[in-house]
Amino acid sequence: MDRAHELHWQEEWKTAGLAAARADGSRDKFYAIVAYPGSSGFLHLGHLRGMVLADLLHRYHRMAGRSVFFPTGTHASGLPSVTFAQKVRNRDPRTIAALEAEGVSTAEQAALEDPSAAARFLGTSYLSVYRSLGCLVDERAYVTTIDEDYQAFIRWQFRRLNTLGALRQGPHYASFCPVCGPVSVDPSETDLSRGGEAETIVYTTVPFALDDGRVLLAATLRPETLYGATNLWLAPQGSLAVWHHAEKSYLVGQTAAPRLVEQHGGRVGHVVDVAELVGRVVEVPLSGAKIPIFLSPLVDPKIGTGVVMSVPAHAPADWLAIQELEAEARSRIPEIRSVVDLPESTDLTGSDRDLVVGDGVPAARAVRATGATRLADETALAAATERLYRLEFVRGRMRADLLGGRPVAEARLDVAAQLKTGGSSFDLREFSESVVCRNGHDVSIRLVPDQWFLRYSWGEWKEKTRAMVAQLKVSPEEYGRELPGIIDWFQDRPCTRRGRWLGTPFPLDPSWLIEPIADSTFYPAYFVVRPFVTAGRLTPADLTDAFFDRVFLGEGPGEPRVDPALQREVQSAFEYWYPLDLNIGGKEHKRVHFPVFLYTHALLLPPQKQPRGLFVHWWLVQSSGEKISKKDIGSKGGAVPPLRDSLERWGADALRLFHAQAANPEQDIEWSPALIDSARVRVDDAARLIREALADGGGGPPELDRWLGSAVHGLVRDSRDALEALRVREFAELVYGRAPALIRRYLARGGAPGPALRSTALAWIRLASPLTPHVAEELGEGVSQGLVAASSWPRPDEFALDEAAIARESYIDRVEDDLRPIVRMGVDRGAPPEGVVFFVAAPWKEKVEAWTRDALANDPRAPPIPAVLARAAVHPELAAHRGEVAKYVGRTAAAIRTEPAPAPVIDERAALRASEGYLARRFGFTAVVVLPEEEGAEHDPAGRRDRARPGKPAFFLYGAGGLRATSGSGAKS
RNA sequence: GCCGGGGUGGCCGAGUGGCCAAAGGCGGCAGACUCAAGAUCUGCUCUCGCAGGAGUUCCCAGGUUCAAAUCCUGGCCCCGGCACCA
Repeated sequence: MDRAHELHWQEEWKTAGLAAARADGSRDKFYAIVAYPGSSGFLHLGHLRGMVLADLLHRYHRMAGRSVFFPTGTHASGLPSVTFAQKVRNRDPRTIAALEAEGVSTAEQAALEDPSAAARFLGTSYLSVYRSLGCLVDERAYVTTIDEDYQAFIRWQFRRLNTLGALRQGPHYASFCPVCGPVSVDPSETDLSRGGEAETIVYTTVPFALDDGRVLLAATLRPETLYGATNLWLAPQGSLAVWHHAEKSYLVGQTAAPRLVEQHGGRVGHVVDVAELVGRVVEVPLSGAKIPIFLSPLVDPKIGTGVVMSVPAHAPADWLAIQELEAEARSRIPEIRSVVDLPESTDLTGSDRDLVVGDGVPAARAVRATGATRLADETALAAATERLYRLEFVRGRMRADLLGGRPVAEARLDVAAQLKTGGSSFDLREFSESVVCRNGHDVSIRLVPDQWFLRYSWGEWKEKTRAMVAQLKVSPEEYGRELPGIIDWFQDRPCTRRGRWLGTPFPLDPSWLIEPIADSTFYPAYFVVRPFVTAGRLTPADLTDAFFDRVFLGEGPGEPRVDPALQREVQSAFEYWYPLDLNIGGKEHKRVHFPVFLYTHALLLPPQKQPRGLFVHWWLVQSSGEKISKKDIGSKGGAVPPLRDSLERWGADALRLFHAQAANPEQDIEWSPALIDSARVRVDDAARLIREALADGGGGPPELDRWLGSAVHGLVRDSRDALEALRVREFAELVYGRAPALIRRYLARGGAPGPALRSTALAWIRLASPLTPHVAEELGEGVSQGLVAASSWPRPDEFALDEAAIARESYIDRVEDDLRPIVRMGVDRGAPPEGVVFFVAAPWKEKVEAWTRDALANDPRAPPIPAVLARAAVHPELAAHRGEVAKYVGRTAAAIRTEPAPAPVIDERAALRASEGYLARRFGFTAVVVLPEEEGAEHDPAGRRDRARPGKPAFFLYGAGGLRATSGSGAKS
């Protein structure tokens, strides 16, 4: 189907008003959202996964007779659209190209240099993508987070949170751009151009006093090793700066001094040449030891304080640096002694053992184990350091005479605390790598003294959230198991920022803007209000705290200014749609968005209004496993094509089927055009088949028609069950896998177009509608009443379930399975069988098998033959056949033991006779003969009649291997 | 380290006690269609076997069971998260 047809149906749905939610109190409702996208650029194929899922579910619930509400919005807050606007202003080639591709004229582009305009523009483009995909989004509820009315809602939310005691103010270390203000450091690099993977490293500074009263501050990650310090290192040819803080002066590197000022205040003083310090002696805190100062190239003045405490027993780099020291200096180094013991233990892996056992101090062993011989062997040295640090942290204990031999992990905190008591030790935070903001400035860590926080660590709040999470339906279940842990560890989060961002001014202090995550925690509630604003019935001025108190809480101190009838209408809309049934989002939301969404609901709303479900889907990724980002979009090679091209190339339905069926939600889909190609083919093939199935005709044999109806009964039932349980992939497989297979089998078995096939096709069209709505309408046109999307979901009981028909068909299927390998063998040997004689098991075998089953159930280990014979003895018709019975049990017991259940009892002879023509065609036989095993002697030259079991006839293929059937009354030739 | 997930046939991946030698897809082979290619369709794709069978498989080593890819114990290895990124 081409785009024109798709557009036609989208227009039809719009005209029919299908997307417009109606709070119809006589029906159940379904309300789900997709975590709305941020306005950072144009959407690509990967963004559509959640949207496809959400639309599929809404369409299903609509057809199942529920009122549905499917709103969406755009998250415009924060830096993304500021960055986008800036790219437009800078004429960034990629951005301009994307705009051109979207048909935005140069004149129109100028307007997008304004971040708000850019955000609104991008949001509108998202809506048009949803429309092109056939998503029935209620656009009357569409909102961006920078709209005036949304901001009124956010102000209410924060005042309410404050009233409930959820806010606090306090000091905070924040990543900060000197020009742009606060930025977030994260791998998605929303705010950054470099350094998203950077971690914050917290150094402890250790004060080493010179005899003149000045103090050198060394930075270390392992303060507990100060007892093993033998000297200090400074960078050669460097200089230090004086940092004045609280009436004291410290000597630190030139880079560190301003950092310390940012994080702890004070001021930077004059510069000191290192030459002045080399060879002088400092006092080690806590231990009181006196150690010298030397130079070493291992010091990078940009890292830490540029003053390094040398612990050669435990730091491989220090160990090597000492080896490289000149003899005179080396002679001044005190004895190198280990301060951390690594107990030998049997559960050590081989590589760890190398570090524990052997001559010398641990650092010497680590250097040996990794092959590092010089400071310049950076890779080996890094490995040695990493391994030793880890091992000592996990298993190490302090030497018995130090800190009572406590574990390293505890001693470290202990020493750091002791140092701080002295007043001359500070934490120094810095990034593990260089971090640069979008606009090219260096990002650093700075202390914000009066940061506002949301108190997620508050016990009472946490408790409420935990209680709600316990009730929540979470998909996939693994995330449901993780979630309580995430809530447990969730700590206070800053919720305001200062900087050039888009966002709502913080109502308690408008010099702050509300941080973008914090303004997107309760928005499903606002979606219910927004249509009234869109319709002009409410103005932003109407959205007072009193108004929102009434809508969301049902009560409140103030008097709303809106007309009471309207106020009631909005309230009842909220009462109707809430709670939210499902929040759908990508896996990136597992640790931030979903938790804060849950937290906020838990605090603001009573238990009966809490969200009911979360649905997490994973990503569309590059074959490298990386999430697809905008830079991967292009028209060449393996790149993900722009959405517009994708829709053109594959059509909306193929894209929808692809997203539903390519993988389970908890798996990434690896990008490959071939997958969408095959989705396209599946849609087209199914459409062709359904068209055939709709043709007029007399139908097939009544028994076969009954089978088809029964099979469709199961199909409809399983489809419903799959969707109710959110198993979308299974549903897609039922519609595009099992259903066509059923129809093909029906036709192959001698079925023909007619009422049975037609009603199957009509059911299929309705089943396919939520998944691939365009092709469903196309096929339904003229044969289904009105729009398929507006019709009702098929019910299983529309199709009579005839268990016997199912049993007969699977019987024939099993017979085919038995026949196939042997016929093939004949064909392979150039002697294809000409015909087959079936021998249906004698009636007594059924009884005997049942007895065998009983006997095995009683005692699986006992031989069943005696028990069966005992029961056979009282049946006169079997008494004469004792030998045969015993032989039969002996042969079948092993098989019966492993069979889960007996095959349903059917009239095998009738079933086989009715399928003679089919089996002849299928295997190229000229004749098919069916006989009871008791009567077939003359047709059984190979003597295999007695192999027949109930549900599993014996057979003889003649014409193969030189055997021929004797001529007989039943054989047609 | 802690928390979560996982190791299945050439590849991707379903499968949580028994019709499992293991769905589906990709790749490969053969055939049909075609002037040809492509697309599509059909069959085959662990090993052996001139009759529906047998053998050996689901990371490794043990164990439970009449029966284990599935349960238990131990080991090796991999992935994600560990926070301020809707």
